[in-house]
Amino acid sequence: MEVETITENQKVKTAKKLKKMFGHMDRRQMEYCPIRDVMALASDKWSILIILYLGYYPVMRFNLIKKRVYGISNKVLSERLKTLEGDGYLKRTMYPEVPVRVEYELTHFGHSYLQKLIELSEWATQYSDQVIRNRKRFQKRQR
Amino acid sequence: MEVETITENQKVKTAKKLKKMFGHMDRRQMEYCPIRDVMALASDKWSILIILYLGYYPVMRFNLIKKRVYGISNKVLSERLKTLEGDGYLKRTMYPEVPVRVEYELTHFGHSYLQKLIELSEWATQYSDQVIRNRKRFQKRQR
DNA sequence: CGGCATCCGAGTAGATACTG
DNA sequence: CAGTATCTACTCGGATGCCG
Repeated sequence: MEVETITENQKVKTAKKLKKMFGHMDRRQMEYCPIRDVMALASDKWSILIILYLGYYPVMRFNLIKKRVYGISNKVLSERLKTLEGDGYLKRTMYPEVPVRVEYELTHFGHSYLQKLIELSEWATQYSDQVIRNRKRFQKRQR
Repeated sequence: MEVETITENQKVKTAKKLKKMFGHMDRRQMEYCPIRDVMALASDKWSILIILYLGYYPVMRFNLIKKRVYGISNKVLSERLKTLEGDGYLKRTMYPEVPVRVEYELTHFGHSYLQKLIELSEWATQYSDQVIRNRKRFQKRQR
């Protein structure tokens, strides 16, 4: 699979965007970088999977999420859910029944983020084979 | 700043894409997930910054990157550069002069990834204020 | 059921010193 | 200049047990 061609025109556009972003970053003198901050969350593999699954199954309960997001521990799941809720990506609804029922779903904001995440995931899915090949070849060369 | 409206149509498209992605994941039974793998790298804050800076300054040397990517240590920088090189995102060229000169630049593949990264960064920049507001509000409510 | 508190082990980051 | 080596410190994840 070949990487899609990137035109010089695109590179110029890219450079402009970067200039804009970095200009902003320089002005703040690195005290706070929104990209780092938001990406730090975005980047977390568990958070990503949680959001993706909530895009697939619109409403989910704690234990179902735990089942789907295979391998996550209670602790980490509840941490991530709390953070994601706090940052506005998802909504938590508790029904005071016995036993308690808690449902999670994406907010409007969360859906906006999901869009971006999917684009990135598609890229990742598309090129992951190539990355793995690159990696193996590199490892061989190292020896 | 308001979140752009997401139409129902978009949500349907999204669901389809997710179905496709998750179908693939289920088939592999979670033994290996390309999304996790590639995102794990993508997600790393240092790697992101390195790639973004290399999109801005096309060719950079070790110490210049270290200067730009503020706060990174020698160890971590060299680790990240090696991984990024190994996965095919960037090219390392060594000029055997005295003292040695080593230059890093994005590969074609790296540029392809940069595109996606920029889109995500733009999103992050655009909505980071809202995320921070959400977070603060949530923290207050917790107390 | 849906968590939280606690503990522990592993991995990772950072600082520093050193080298081809 | 471009890293490597080493050591320490700390965070993070996983497991377990408990509780409303």
